[in-house]
Formats: sequence, C-alpha cells, structure tokens
Amino acid sequence: MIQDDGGVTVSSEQLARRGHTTAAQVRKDLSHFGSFGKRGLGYNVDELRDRLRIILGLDQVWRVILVGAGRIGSALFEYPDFKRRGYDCVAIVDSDPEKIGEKWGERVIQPAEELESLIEELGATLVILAVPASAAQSVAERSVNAGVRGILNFAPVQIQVPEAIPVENVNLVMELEALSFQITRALST
Amino acid sequence: MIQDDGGVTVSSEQLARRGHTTAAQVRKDLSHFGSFGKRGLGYNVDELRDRLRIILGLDQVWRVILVGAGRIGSALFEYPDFKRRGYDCVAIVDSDPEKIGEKWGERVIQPAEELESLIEELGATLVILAVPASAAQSVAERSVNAGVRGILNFAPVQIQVPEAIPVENVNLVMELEALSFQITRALST
DNA sequence: ACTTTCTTGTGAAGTTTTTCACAAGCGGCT
DNA sequence: AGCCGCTTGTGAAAAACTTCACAAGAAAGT
Repeated sequence: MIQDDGGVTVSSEQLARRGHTTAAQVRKDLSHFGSFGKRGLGYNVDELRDRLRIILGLDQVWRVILVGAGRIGSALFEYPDFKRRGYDCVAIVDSDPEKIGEKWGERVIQPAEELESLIEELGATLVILAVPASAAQSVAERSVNAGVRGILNFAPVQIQVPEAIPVENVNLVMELEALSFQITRALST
Repeated sequence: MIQDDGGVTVSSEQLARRGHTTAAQVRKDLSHFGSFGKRGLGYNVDELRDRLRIILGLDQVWRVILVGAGRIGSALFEYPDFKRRGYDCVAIVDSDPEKIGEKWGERVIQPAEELESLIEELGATLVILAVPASAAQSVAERSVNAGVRGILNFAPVQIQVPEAIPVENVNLVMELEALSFQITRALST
C-alpha cells in the first residue's frame, strides 16, 4: 500500500470495496483504458487519479450556463464542489423579469432571450436546466441549436434532443419512486 | 388510440418513443408484471397508470424525514411535486443550533439528536440525506438502525448500509462528470 | 537466487439484458 | 363471416455485461 518511492498504491480489491463493486469489475473497467497497474502492488494513487481525470475529460474547465434561477438553481450555484471540480458557471439566465439583474456572487442574472448569444459568446459547452417542465424542451432545443454539447436536466420531463447530445436527468420524484419500487418489491418476495 | 368506450390507449411503440427506449423493451418490462395490454390496440392509459402506481408502490403515502436544512434540503422541501406525488415530509432535522426551531411551512426544524425517536414515532420509511459528506455515513447508519427502509442520498459519498436497504444517490458533480466523459469520448472516436 | 505472497490483465465461461420475430388476438370494414 | 391492419406477449437468438480463474509480473523475506 506504501511504495518505497513514497507512492501510495491501491488494489482493485480495495477500490471495489469502496465503490460497491467487485475487484474483477474494477480491473476490467480500468484495463479498458490501458494498463497502468503494477502486478503484486496495485495502482499508484496519483497516477490513477491523473489518468481518470483525463479519461473523464476533467483536465479542462467546462463552461456551464445555468438556466433557471429558482431554488434548485441556487442550490447548485452555491454547491462548493461545483467550481472546485472544474465547472465554471459562466452565466445565469431566467425568464422572470423580477430576477433579471439580481446578482449571485459575481454573476448577474440575464434575460432568457439572451440564451443563444450567451452560449455562443461565452463558448458554453454544458447547460443546466433548472426550469419548470413546461419550459424544458424548448430551452433544450435552443441550447443545442446554439452549440451546447451536453445537458443536465432537472426538469421532471424527458427531453428529446439529437442522439449525439448526452442528457443526464436528475429527478427527485423519480429517485423516490425508484426507492418505493424497490421497497415494495422486497416486501412482495 | 381512442377506444369506442372512451378509453384512450397507447401502444408500446408510442411509449418507447417517449421513454427513449424500444417497443420490445416496454412490452417485456410490462409483461413482467402481468399482461394487461390488448392486442391490436395497446394499453389502456387509465389502467396502465393504475397498475404502475401499484407496481411502483405509489398507492400509499410515504413518510419521509429530511435530514439537513441547507440549500439542497430547502430546494427539495419546496419542490411542488413532492407532496403531490405521495411523499409526506413528516420532519426536518439539522445539527446547526442556529437553524433548530426555524419554521419551514408547517414544520419546525428539530435537532439532529432526535433523528431516531422521530423515525420511530412518526413511522418514517424514507430518509433524505442532504448533509455534508462527512456526516452522511453516520446519519445513514442511525436511520437504518431506527427502522428506515430506504435512503435518498445527496451527499457526495458512497454510503455503506445493509444490502436490504436500497440507496439512491444523487450527486451533481457525478452527473456533470458523466456528461463530460460522454462528450470527451465522443470526440475521441 | 529461490520461495512466498500479492495483484494485475485478460481469455473463457457464465449470466443477464436486449433485440428479434412471429403466433395469436382484437377491432373495424366490407 | 371473412379479411385486413395493428399490436401484444413471449420463446429463441443475439448482444452485452459480469464473474471466474489463472499465467505472469513484482516486491519482500530468507
């Protein structure tokens, strides 16, 4: 676990326990991106971290636009890990005239009509949709047309975008429903 | 799509398009819980909804305790769909003495030490962890010991609980990393 | 140098999930 | 009634994923 060169290592077994999976699984996954473990020793933690950063595309800053300055938007914006992990919120937009002009930290909330021009001018790659379900599809389409590459969707609706644009959905109610389903199933078996 | 008895139906094909999956998949999934479609016609929407409610265990109210009255907790608490979909937040607890006693709607924030007794007294089945990563494991263990059946975890850490207790993780940064991974991979292929 | 103890990387085997494909059933039309 | 256009439910085939198992390499002790 401690190499004589001072490097700390970790085995697939240890990673598996932490990640709630199996050692074989960890090795298969990692080997898919090259072989950087040492037999009899494990993986050098520093090297592993660096490699994963590159594999995950975290060796760059992602410019993000937050659409929707409600409670969810605010919770995200204040989330300390957000900036630290390489995500830079380059703009906030909202459709509520009351909110436009309001300052969140360094950022001023901008009108929703500016979405496309902001994406283009600021070179934003990701959009966070923290808007009501009714607005989500249209904002998604506008964002994709303006050149966004991925969408994090908090609206409780399935949005339709081209195959090539990845969408991650975060939906509180669906997560709760997944729990209630699992609990209910466990009871009836 | 419209039956002569007034019932509206939907085909596996239509469901698939909306749900971003395939018709065969929809039929397999549904047939797993019995066969309630009509050949040549599809699924009766009302019946489908009722069946799904039962399958998902939504034909009851789930009593939920919110642990952590920070920004995420507040965003969840105010989420309109929360109560409407059958989740009743029966208590809010926090460890910050400043917050204890504060009122959110009808609920008064209670001290974290009360967690176990609240779970037992109120018969809570689910716990939402909206606490810092450092506190998550301990709160999870206490909740499970007090009889909670499932956990929705917003803390950016993998919590360890008995196999029988389902855990759903919601982690903003991981969702963003999933996006950045997909975008990065798409570029290198 | 040899042995022991670890641990990786990976084919092969095993398992699960997804897709295919089609008989069988339903409703409407003639 | 008979035919036609649809759509389900489901075995069987295919694909994807996971686990097994082990040769080969690495360090540490003797």
